[in-house]
Amino acid sequence: MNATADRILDAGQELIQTGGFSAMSFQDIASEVGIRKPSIIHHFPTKAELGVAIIRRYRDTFAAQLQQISEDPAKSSWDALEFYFSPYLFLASTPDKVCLCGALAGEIPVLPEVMRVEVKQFIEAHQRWLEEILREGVERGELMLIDSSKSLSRVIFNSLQGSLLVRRSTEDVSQLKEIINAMRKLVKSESSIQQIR
Amino acid sequence: MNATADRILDAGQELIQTGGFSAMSFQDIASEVGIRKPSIIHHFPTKAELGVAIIRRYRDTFAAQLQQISEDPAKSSWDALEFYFSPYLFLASTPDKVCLCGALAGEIPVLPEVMRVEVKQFIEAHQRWLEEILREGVERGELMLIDSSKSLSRVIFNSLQGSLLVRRSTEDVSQLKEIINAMRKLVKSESSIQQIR
DNA sequence: GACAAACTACCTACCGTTCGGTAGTTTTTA
DNA sequence: TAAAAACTACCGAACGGTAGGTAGTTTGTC
Repeated sequence: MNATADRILDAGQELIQTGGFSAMSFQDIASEVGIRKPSIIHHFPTKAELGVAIIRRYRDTFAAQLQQISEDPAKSSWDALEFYFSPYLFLASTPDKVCLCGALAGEIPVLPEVMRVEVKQFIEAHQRWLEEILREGVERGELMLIDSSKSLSRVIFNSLQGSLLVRRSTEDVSQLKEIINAMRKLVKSESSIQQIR
Repeated sequence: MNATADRILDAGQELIQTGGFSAMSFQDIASEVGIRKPSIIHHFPTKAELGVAIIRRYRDTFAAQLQQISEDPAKSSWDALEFYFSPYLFLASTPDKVCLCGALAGEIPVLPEVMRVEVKQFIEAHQRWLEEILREGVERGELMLIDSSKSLSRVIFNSLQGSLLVRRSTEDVSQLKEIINAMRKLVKSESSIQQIR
């Protein structure tokens, strides 16, 4: 729609993912986009409303991609899981950047109320979806879980968020990829289980 | 040593664990301790130095407790692991509060350089220690790992950090305890393995 | 009396936000 | 169809508030 508004959202999201919402300022965004501070307020009246807009755009984009995968009959539960990992694998190549939801979750107590609600809904949706992939995978006999789908979905989600957080503090750049490999081991496909037997 | 200095560190740590370093202010600490803002600066000249002092105290206390456990010949690797979990189990009863290292890791890019160094060293030490518990447990034949000690230590550490982060956004208050239970399943003691066989 | 600890008062820098205003485009209306 | 009205995008200047930090002074204690 509006090019400027989108560029503001882009710059804002980038800043949240690298430094957090508190550290993100209108001035930073203005410098990045190439406009003046009050012009941002013209598009997004308050910082809280800008934050909400960033979350909603992210969530809607993600939800649309999920929908596309789940509606494709050619895709297995394993494919869906790999798709779930893909954003994190992408983040693996951009050091010092975390998932948007993880960055915001870390600031929940100091976030404006409207944003808190938005973050909670997003994270809950994120967890529910992963649980559903696992549950359906077991039901179809495509996945072999080491634990219950609910428990394992929590472990995987938390591990991914945690590793994005922690890797910024370690020199070990491949840690995120290793974690994803470890997560794959916790969710074995039937074929690889048969190989082990 | 000094009562006031310790109370400043206490209040500061509490504020970092709930809202992060950026959101922690001298004014907040002063109000909490019951003194004026410049009095804090009398004890800790800059915010960065205060941050470093908080991290160092936390790390030293933790390291001392670790030492105590590892030197006790009566304690098994399983006991050591349970001790490793204990701070997280304690945090489970204090909602909206995360581990100090997790809170700071989330702000790495906007932290003063002196603090970044401190945080990195702390987290690396934390990971190394967990890996050592697991490695030694396998060596002694006390633990049965589902993956390599290095890989599994990363999964566990990241899961713990991640779940502290994420739980603030979910109504599910027992999630942290469930995660720790799931982690226990990934590290089975020999006796429980034999029960399964 | 010496020294640390706490104070009052103040500084600069930056925050989100508001205000008043300027172009240029679109819509309404006679 | 042409003038009037409204709207969009942006701007400079300034607001109240708060941040971290400084200078100088008083208070309490050995």
